[in-house]
Amino acid sequence: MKGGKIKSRKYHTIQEYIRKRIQVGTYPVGSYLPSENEICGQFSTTRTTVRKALDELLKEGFIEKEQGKGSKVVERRKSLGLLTVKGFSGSIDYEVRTIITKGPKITQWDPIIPFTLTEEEKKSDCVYFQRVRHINDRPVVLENNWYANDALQVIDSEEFIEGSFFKTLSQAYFIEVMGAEQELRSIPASQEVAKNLGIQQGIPILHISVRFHTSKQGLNLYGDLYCNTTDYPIRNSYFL
Amino acid sequence: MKGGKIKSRKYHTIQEYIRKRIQVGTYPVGSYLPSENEICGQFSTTRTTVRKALDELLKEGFIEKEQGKGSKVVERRKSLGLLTVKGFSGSIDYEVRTIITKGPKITQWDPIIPFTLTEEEKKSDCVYFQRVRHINDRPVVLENNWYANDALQVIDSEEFIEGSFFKTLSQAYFIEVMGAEQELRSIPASQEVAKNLGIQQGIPILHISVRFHTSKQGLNLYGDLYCNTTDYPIRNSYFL
DNA sequence: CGAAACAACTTGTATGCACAAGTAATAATT
DNA sequence: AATTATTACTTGTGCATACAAGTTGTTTCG
Repeated sequence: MKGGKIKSRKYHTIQEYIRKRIQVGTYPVGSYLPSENEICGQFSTTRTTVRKALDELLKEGFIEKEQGKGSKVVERRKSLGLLTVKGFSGSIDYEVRTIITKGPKITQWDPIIPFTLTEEEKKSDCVYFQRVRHINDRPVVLENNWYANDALQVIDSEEFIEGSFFKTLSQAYFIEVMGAEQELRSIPASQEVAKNLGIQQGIPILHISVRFHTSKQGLNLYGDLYCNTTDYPIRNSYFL
Repeated sequence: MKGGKIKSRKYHTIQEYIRKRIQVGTYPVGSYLPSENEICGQFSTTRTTVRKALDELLKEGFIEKEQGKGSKVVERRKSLGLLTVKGFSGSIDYEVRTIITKGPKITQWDPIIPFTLTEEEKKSDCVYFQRVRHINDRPVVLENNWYANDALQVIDSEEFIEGSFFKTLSQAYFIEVMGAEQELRSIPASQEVAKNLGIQQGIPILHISVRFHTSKQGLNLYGDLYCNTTDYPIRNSYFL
């Protein structure tokens, strides 16, 4: 073994230990982590090191800190600058239902992807699936997804936790999204898009091409989304 | 004086000191800050405190750290998840020219803003200006901007540094963008938008409503953008 | 001359300690 | 009973120190 020398950074092992326990639900969202001093005891270290580990988890959006109280586990999606659909009037309840229309299967890379694939990805087969997201039982987003089969096995659609691919990656494979690049375009709905979203051909559609970078070496997730923003605009927010 | 008790946090004063020197160009983009030990000497403190200050600047996107070399000043825009126009083929050079079409002036708040104004903003007058961004001498983005006059004076268009409003805020007023909320829609071009962007009415246009939060208390910047993404898609990326 | 070793810097990780400041439940006082 | 003070926790800030690890230029050696 030559490559892959792992520096033993104490704060990093603590960080990974806590991260996994958050992912599997040992520390559920809303709960508080053990106090810094308790963690010190468990790992025979000092608060400086523990605080460094917690700082990293803070930066990654897993926890929030409250002086005098503790470190609280938070819903991570909110801390990412991800695009999300927004309810019609902003306050009414609405239910998002995701239907997998083309099951995960091995295909060729689609040339519609506007990002340059890595050499490893080009050489690999590609896993593809398509989903339609419904809000209040009306189709709103048509989403195509690809990833290199060399980097991750085919995950069966029945395996999806709560129908969510990202949730499955996190909880079952410990893979997290660490960043993304996106390209946004406004285009007229093609025949296929119009059919899937139940709208007229030519209606303005928000086209999003996205590449997600993950915590797993070599694994990028590619997305090609078509959003009908007539009733449900796309939201995005970020904060330092 | 009652309100506004400022806790004396040593790392915070160091952080602000360095931030200002970056903003005014004493530490230009690409240069290296003084070493941690030098800063320790200047402020009669320890590396722990200096590193905390640098950590904050790192989180805010002002610097990058390179082990063995130093802390480098970087172009901050890149670290923010801001939307930017992308060149046609991705690699060709293109020049963005911004023309102010309606000079900064005091008006009423425009009801098109889809965010809830604060009470202070509602009570205040509103500064408005409109710009058109050209790429390779063709109009691509029509942009309306508003902010509360109570929070910031009217800045004359001649005062804009390199034609950029945000650059002016940073370098002349030390105000930085700390976050944003955005709403994206795909809409057909209205008559006014079509006229300003030199396109046919009805062509799909990317409509972006944005609220920027700033480092200045009470100051939000509101934007209403219409982008012709036919030749120049909008880019956005974020990383943890 | 070229390569290896070294020295002098930089940032990264870690220990150990002390006290400030915020929170929450309990005890003491009014 | 209601208010106040205390106490025991939590995280936040800061000092002093040590060594690891990465970078760069210089010196030494073959």
